[in-house]
Amino acid sequence: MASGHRTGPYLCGIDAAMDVVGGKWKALILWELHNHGVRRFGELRRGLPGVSEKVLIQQLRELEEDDIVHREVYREVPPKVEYSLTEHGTALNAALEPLALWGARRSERIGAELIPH
Amino acid sequence: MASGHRTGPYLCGIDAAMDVVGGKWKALILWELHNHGVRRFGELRRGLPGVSEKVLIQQLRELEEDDIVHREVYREVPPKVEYSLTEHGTALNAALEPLALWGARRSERIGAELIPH
DNA sequence: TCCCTTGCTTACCTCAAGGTAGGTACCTCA
DNA sequence: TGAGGTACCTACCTTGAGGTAAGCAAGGGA
Repeated sequence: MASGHRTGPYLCGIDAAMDVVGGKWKALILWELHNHGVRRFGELRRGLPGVSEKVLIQQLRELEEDDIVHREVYREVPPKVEYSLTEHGTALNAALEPLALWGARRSERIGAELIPH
Repeated sequence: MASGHRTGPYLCGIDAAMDVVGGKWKALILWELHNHGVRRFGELRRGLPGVSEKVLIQQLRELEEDDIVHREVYREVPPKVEYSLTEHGTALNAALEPLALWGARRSERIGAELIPH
C-alpha cells in the first residue's frame, strides 16, 4: 500500500492511464526525460520550475514502481542518480503526444502563455 | 474567476491539456459522450458510478466553459438537458484515444480489473 | 575547521477538489 | 393528497495531494 494508486476497478483505459500519469508533475517529468534522454535529479528539478524536492522524488518513485522510469544510482560522493524512460515510459510518452499537440493548439487558440522548452 | 483553472503560464502542451481534462471525472465524461453521442444528465450520472451530482454538474459546467461540451436545455417539465461534445471536444477525445489504448493495454498487462463499457 | 555539494528523508501544514446531505421548482400519475 | 421524477443549488465537511522547511551522510576544497 501507500503506492499512490486508486482502489477498485478502472472504468476505461483513460481511467487507468490517468492513474499512472495523473500526478501534478508526472506528465512533465516524462516530457523532460523524453526531450533529454537521461537526466540527473537536480537537472530534473531545475527543469521543472516550481516543483519541490519532496514531491519530485515522490512522483519519480511512483513512476519507477509503475515501470515508467528507470533509476540508476552511481555510488559516488556527492551522490549521482540518473533517471530515464523505460520501454513502457517511452510508449506512454508517445501516447501522450496527440494530447500535447491538442493542448498546444488550444493554448494558442485561447492566447494562453506557453513557456517554450 | 472561480472558473477552476490554473494561474500562470503552461509549461508545455500536456500541461495545458491536463488543465482542461484533469478533473477526476472529465475524461470519463468525454468517453461517455463519445460513446453515446448525446446524453441526458441522469444518463451521465448513471453511466459514471460513484460520481456525485454536485461534482458532475461542476465538471460539466467547466467543460462547457472550455467549449468542450455543449449543453442543450429543453424547457419542459420535468426538465430535460442534453449534453454532447463540441467540435473541440471531439478533437480532444481523439487526442485521448492513444492514451486510452495505452491504459487498456497496461491494465491488461498488470491484471487490473477493467469494467467493460 | 567549516562549508559546500547531491540526493534524499522526515515532520508538519495548507488548501482546494471532491463528497454528503439537504432543499427547490414544476408537473404527472395514482 | 402525496409520492415521484428531473435537473439542479447550497452549505458544510473531509481528505489527501502537494508545499515548506529542516536535517542527514559522506567526502572535497578553502
